[in-house]
Amino acid sequence: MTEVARAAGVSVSTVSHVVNGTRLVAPKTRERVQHAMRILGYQHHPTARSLAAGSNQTIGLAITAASNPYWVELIQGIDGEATRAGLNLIIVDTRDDARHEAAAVANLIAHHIEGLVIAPAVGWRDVTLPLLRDHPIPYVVVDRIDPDLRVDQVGVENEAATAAVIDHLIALGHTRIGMLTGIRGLSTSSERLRGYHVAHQRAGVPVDVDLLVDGLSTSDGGRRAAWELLELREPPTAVFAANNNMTIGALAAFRAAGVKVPRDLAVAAFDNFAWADLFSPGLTTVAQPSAAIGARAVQLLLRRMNDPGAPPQAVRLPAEIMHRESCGCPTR
Amino acid sequence: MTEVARAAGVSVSTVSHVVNGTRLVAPKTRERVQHAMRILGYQHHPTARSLAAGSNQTIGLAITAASNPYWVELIQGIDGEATRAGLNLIIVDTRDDARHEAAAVANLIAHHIEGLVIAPAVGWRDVTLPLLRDHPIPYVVVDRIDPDLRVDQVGVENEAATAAVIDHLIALGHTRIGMLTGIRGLSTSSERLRGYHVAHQRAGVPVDVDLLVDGLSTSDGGRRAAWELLELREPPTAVFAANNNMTIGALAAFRAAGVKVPRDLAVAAFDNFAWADLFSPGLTTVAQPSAAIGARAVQLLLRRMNDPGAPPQAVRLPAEIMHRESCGCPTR
DNA sequence: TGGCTTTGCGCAAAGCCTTGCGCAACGCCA
DNA sequence: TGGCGTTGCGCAAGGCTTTGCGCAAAGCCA
Repeated sequence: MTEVARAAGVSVSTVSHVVNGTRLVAPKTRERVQHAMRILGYQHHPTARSLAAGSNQTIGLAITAASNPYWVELIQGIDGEATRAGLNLIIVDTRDDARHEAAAVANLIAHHIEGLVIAPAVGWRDVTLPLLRDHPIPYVVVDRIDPDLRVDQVGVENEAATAAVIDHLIALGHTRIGMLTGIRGLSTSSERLRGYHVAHQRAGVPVDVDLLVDGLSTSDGGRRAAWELLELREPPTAVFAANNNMTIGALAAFRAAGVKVPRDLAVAAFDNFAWADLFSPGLTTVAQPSAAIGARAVQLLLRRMNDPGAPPQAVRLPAEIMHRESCGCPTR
Repeated sequence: MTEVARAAGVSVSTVSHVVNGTRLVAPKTRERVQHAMRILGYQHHPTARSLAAGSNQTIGLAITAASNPYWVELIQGIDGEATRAGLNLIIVDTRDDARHEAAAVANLIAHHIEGLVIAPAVGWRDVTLPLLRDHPIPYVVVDRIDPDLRVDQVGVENEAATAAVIDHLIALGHTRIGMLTGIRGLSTSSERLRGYHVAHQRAGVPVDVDLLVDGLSTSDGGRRAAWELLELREPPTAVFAANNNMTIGALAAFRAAGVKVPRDLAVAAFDNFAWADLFSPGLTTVAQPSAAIGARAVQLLLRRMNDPGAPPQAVRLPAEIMHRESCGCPTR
């Protein structure tokens, strides 16, 4: 930088201002500086800038690196929006475990990130949240949002979307609808469960709690839970799986049991995925606007970074129902 | 740090050495320093360290952020190994496009990364490779490896794995085996194609080039290519899809055409995925050791960073064939 | 005890940029 | 032409560590 300044006949500070556009520089001078930079092949040094500016233009993302299209799209949304805002993004894997999550977040904090987007793991309130309280760093919660918490958060309309799907199943004549609920402690799980109840209530259909089985949000849990449903004295005529993984497990169970979908059993599920179209029959799913959720999270984070005192905002984005054949409708 | 030094009655440099373990410090002194750090709540500042050390302990990864389990596992492998080595990882999305890739890599270079892992896009030799030549930064290529290039690279045994699957199909009596080849210009594509030829050759089965159709490595391309095969005057009795996406497209096409797998047509594919088990029938696939590939790549990178003059090494990891029903075998 | 190797630590430069403060030149108006 | 507001730029401090070099104390052997 010094060399550039010398070559352009200006001071280092002027070069800095040209590089960053941080204050008016006479066009002629600016041109001289830029020319000098080109000639000398000047390379900006972000690390030094970070140190000098006391800011590294970096935000962190704490998320589970699961092989799930939903997460990938979410990450893409966050990354895209961060890039647009001129922010770098560092991603850490929480392994969907609160203790790992806390360690990962501590790591991010040590790197002096200026903001954090977090998709919390079960139990985060006890380990990670305190960490965030100690270090006054702006953050926003995505996906597993928690209405009780007065923080910025972005998620999907779990309740409404689930209720809409259940409505549909009820409209098709089902009165015994099984549900594979997600792991307890996740707000997404309880909200989707609530949607189930809401739909039943407004249709005047009583809920048989035997039809609600915990699939632990995993593929294996889904498989087991599906078997439980099939072995009920009075099995359901339709099943709703509250996430991706459980859907996979459940479908495997149905297939193993020789249960034909949708002839013997109607099926619908939360979380859309590319393969949903390919199963026989095509799977009726709830598609989350993952990328939009991610983008919105970054926007909220920016707002908070600029205005730490702003009132917390909880955003819900609508989901889209991908209507295919597994619910028993003649055609999509 | 100055304060800590004062409190402990040592110099700043000693504090630094205690923090980093970069040279012997008498146990008594070390204890004093650590105590002072605790009392004062000293927080290390990685950015300042990067500046001072002229190194930021960061490596970059340029990869397409596609929603594909293979990539996710690869990233996990790289990230895990990097963490183990005490390196930070910055990921950029190439969007699988050479020009974006070049920009992304330039960005990484601007961030003064010390090493790069790259899963190159088609056409990278013309735009990204020159960039890498200009800036003498250690790098290793993963996945799309290029035997002509004298650089460190890690990939799977595409040829052998493909040949093994084709062997199997031939052993089952198929002599007209269609193949959905990947996009031209990708080494993975040509290697898998070569595997196809090798298997035919050693079995003495002639190859009908009409059976080789370009699926462009995409889902849509796979769909179209599959249709082409079905519409052949003399259609194949078995089909091998050279990647994940094309498999999805092809299966959709077969289903739309009313072709039953494996009754009417045997199917096998490169790239394993969680859902492979759930299709009716289960899909016979080639599973890549993605995580291992990623880990190995980081190891090669470390070696090169430590010893820039070392001879380039090309590593091939074996694939595993996941034998399911779609190939027409009675049972797995 | 004298000379030599370890061991332990401090000094100060270096790394690269940002930014508050202040000064000078310039233009405009009365 | 004097006074005042802009515009344009430089000075120098500041941010936090790392590390080469050199010095002193301690340990060891003859």
